[in-house]
Amino acid sequence: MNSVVLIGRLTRDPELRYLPNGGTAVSTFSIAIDKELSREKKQEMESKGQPTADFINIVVWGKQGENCANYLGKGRLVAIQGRIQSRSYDAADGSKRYITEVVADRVQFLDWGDNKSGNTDRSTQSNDFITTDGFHPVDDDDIPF
Amino acid sequence: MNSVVLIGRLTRDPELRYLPNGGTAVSTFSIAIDKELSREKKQEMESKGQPTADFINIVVWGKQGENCANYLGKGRLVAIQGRIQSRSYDAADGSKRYITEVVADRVQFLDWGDNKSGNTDRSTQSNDFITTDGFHPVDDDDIPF
Amino acid sequence: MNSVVLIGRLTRDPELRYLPNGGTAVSTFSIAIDKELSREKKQEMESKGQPTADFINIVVWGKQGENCANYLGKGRLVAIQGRIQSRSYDAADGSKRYITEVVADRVQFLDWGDNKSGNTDRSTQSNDFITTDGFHPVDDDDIPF
Amino acid sequence: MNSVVLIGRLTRDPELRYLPNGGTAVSTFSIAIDKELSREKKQEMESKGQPTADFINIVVWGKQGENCANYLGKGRLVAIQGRIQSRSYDAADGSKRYITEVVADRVQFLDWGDNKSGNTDRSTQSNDFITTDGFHPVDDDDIPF
DNA sequence: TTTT
DNA sequence: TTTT
Repeated sequence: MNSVVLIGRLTRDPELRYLPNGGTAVSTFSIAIDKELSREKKQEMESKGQPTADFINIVVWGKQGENCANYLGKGRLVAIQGRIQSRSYDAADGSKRYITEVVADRVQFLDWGDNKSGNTDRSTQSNDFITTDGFHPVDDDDIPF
Repeated sequence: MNSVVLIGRLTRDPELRYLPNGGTAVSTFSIAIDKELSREKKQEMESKGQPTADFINIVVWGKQGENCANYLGKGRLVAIQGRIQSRSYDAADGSKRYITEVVADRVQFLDWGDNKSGNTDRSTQSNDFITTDGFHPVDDDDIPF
Repeated sequence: MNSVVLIGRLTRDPELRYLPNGGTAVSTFSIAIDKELSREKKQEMESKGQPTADFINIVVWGKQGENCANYLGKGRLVAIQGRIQSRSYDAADGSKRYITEVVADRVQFLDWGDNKSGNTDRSTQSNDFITTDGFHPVDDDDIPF
Repeated sequence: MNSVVLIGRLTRDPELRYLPNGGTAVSTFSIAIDKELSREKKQEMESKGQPTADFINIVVWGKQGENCANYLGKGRLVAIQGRIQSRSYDAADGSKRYITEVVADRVQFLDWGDNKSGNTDRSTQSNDFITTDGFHPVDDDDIPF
């Protein structure tokens, strides 16, 4: 059992890459989720320059990843359903580095800002989601990020 | 919204520390969750020496953290409800390093192995859980891990 | 372990009631979540007059319930974190009837329509959430709905 | 977004049925999840004959449903990942009745009691789960329960 | 640095 | 109609 649901805003535009082999698409971005803080604690942390949000890296495979790259941009609000994944990679200095990220099974667009959506008119907004099977038996060595 | 549910096995005994200030307890450990892999993919990854599990770091504050340290041990199966958290710290070489971990609101013991539980008799097993408020407005500089 | 996350739209304005005893507030409403259906299946179900959404009853206790009643209205989009609860009551004909609903620990407002929010200006929108302890040891006989 | 994770014990053996059409399998059962109650509140409720658990109906489609029927029995502990679903049906007296239940995408067996598992030896226990795509575009009229 |  |  490994189930995650997050709602947050993109900290940057998604990056879209393709696997070397067949060319499966994979989109990556990061979302910010405000921590639950009392007003005072938040101000204190801000005054110390500490981040008051959690920043979580998201991976979206396949057609859905392409959709994210095409329709999402920095600042957009999304809901993500998926699972946590850990990976390791070899850093430039030869040491092993560990990464924890969320692989999305589903990405739901929750606002319709100007970023790549070009639609601010609520009357035409839909809450359509994008589904993925969430399983991609990909060789770690092929992962382009 | 930031909701996580995990079921996995402790990869080691929990570590228990106390904050310098008032002495709030905090327990940390890591759980392994088998990735969802086809039989073939799993064998392939094992033969390549690639991990077939996700390893996720868990943080449990307060009384519940103490309970984890007292009653859990390596190999035990637990269900965890909580939220994802990101943190940064300064590495020895002066660079900034980022960590993603799960702060547990609830830890449910799911088996009763020999590790620290001393109880293998299913007839006396209970599924009691341990609740925490999950919120600890702690100064990052005070975090002892 | 009993964890639920939902995103959907209110099917009606919330109802606000107070417990007889001390007067704890409790707000109830229902949200609609579109089922995941293929275009064809959806059309088929619509043509048959079958509902293409799941309708889920929500219960929000305390201050948060009052906030829902004050700021939410029919059609508004919300994210809800909570747990499933079952209850029984005696129907008018004397038979026992069973209800399954979601008790919200957290309600996050996700759009800012005209319904009771009076604010359509995205620039001033916030994603503030409302937290509750989610636990209200209330006598079933006192539940006013 | 409609995400549910539950851990509880079967209140009875699963029932297995088959759709009239192609014969898709569907297993149904109910699980009990202890409510989070203080010791006192729990005793009070028990003395009043009020249930101290939530009882939630579970639906499992396809091969996984068959596995549940074959390997699970009353009292067994399971983790369930899925989504909430609402349905209506016409009661015997002609009135419309509403049902809320959980459709499982995944069922994880968490203990190995005697009920149909015939294995109490922890050393041979596995935590293998059962996956389903969770989507079955089935006509409501065909649902055999 | 990983569990069964 | 409910489990440990």
